[in-house]
Amino acid sequence: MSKGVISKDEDYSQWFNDLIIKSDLAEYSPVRGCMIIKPYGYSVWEKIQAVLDKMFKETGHSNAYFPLLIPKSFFSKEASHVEGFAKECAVVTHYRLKNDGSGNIVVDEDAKLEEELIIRPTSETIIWNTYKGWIQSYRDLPILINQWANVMRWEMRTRLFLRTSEFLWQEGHTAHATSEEAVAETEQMLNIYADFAENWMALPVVKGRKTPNERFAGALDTYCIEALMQDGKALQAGTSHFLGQNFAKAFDVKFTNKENVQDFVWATSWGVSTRLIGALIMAHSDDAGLVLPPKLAPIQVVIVPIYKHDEELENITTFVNSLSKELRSKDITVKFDKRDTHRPGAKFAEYELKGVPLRVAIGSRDMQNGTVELARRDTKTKETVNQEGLASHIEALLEEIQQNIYKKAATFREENTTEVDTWDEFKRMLDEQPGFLSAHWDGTPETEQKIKDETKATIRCIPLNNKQEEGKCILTGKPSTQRVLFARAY
RNA sequence: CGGGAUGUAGCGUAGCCCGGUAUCGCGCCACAUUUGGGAUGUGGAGGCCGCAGGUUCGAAUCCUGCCAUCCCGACCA
Repeated sequence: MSKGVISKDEDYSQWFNDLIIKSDLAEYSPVRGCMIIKPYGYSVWEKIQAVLDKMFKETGHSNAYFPLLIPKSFFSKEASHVEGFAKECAVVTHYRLKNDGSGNIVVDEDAKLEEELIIRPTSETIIWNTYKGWIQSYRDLPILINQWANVMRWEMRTRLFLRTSEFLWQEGHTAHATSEEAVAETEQMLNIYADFAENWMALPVVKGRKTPNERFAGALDTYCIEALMQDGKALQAGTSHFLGQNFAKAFDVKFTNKENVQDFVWATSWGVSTRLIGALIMAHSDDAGLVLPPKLAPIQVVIVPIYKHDEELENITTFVNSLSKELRSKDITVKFDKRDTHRPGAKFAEYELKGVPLRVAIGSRDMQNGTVELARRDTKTKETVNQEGLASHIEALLEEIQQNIYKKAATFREENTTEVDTWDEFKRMLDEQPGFLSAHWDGTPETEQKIKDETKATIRCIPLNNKQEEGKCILTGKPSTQRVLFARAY
């Protein structure tokens, strides 16, 4: 176990917190519920951003930016939307401070805003208010826009990366001429998220749809990707919403179609957040620290020299410089840590904590033998290999590590996904072996709520392309046509 | 918003019951010896004891009030 990090079997949530702090991803800030994302953590976010941004652009989307502040009146226009977000909005009421004469800075009551401004919890309202001015004809459609931004939701209880008051995300907002086109967009973005989760984050996910209870406020249909964490709890990793004509109606966004008939515009919105970093940690890491998938690791390979004299270091450095150059030409991010203020053992521990996928150690012994020592973070195994052909070997190894991390997570999910058919078994599994429970449900919100009240388990999703089969609801025994996925969730 | 806990050096803590300006460890700085898994020795620096009042000759310690954070619930990406 790493120093200062509690074992994840002992206290999972403490382990998660310790890991984030010790690995230098983030720290607490003076503001309740808001975290400081440190350079190492931010570089993971930048990696995520870069990949997703490319995927969005390849599917025809452009980036834009809308204001942080939204007039309060905008929120009252879409009824279920305001109901969903009203309880967690920060509000700006004044625009000036003043000195009260005894050295205290106070709000200047004379500087009260005519209309209060809401710090965006999401941007549908200001964007649809804007789209109204952009859309007159079917020729103006579709509008395919994404924004990288921060949002604020005044949550009762926060958790580093998983639920902070302020968080970073991207939110896509698209406008379409037909329902079919909007649904296709919703599904396309869900597939992009799933592709990203599985092939970049090495995180297997279930694609599905939310029940009406769990839908986004203002959506007709919410699609999601659900992942399973190592403690058996589920995490919603991304959502894609089909908003129908709700926002177009609320903001009066009409267009003239090819038949010269006025119609409301069809909408989607979709987003993923810095929560993905939380998912990355919870899905793969261990008691020694983070385990980052090579494709998202800010440092993919770290090289640690082991030497007694400057002369040896020079010798090693010459070799490392040419190796680094070769690795960089293969787009592999490499760090050569030749600090002489830390001993090798301390560096080994540090990079394990930070989840660097591959470590290369080179000492005089290696230089004599023409070898290096390679240590994998995912398996914690070491091997001595020849310097000849090293760059290609590393390249292949990184790919293998990526696959292995995915496979491990996939196996875990498989072993912790269970079909249950009785209420007793359902409750027993939640307590004894938490994970995804695939069970029949009678399709009513009342039953869903009752199950939640009694077990804290929610319907994570109705998986896409779900097998249709006859069955009886786990709680009420009423007939059901398909199984849905239950779990306790973050 | 309910329940629980905690605020003492950068971090983790002792002291508090029984008042006398603060303990230990890690980290930090200097020098030396070290360097294939978290080095060792010697010397050194660092504190408005969460904030504001009160009691007292004297408060980290006793009293009152406040503030903040964390954890567990309900709410949520």
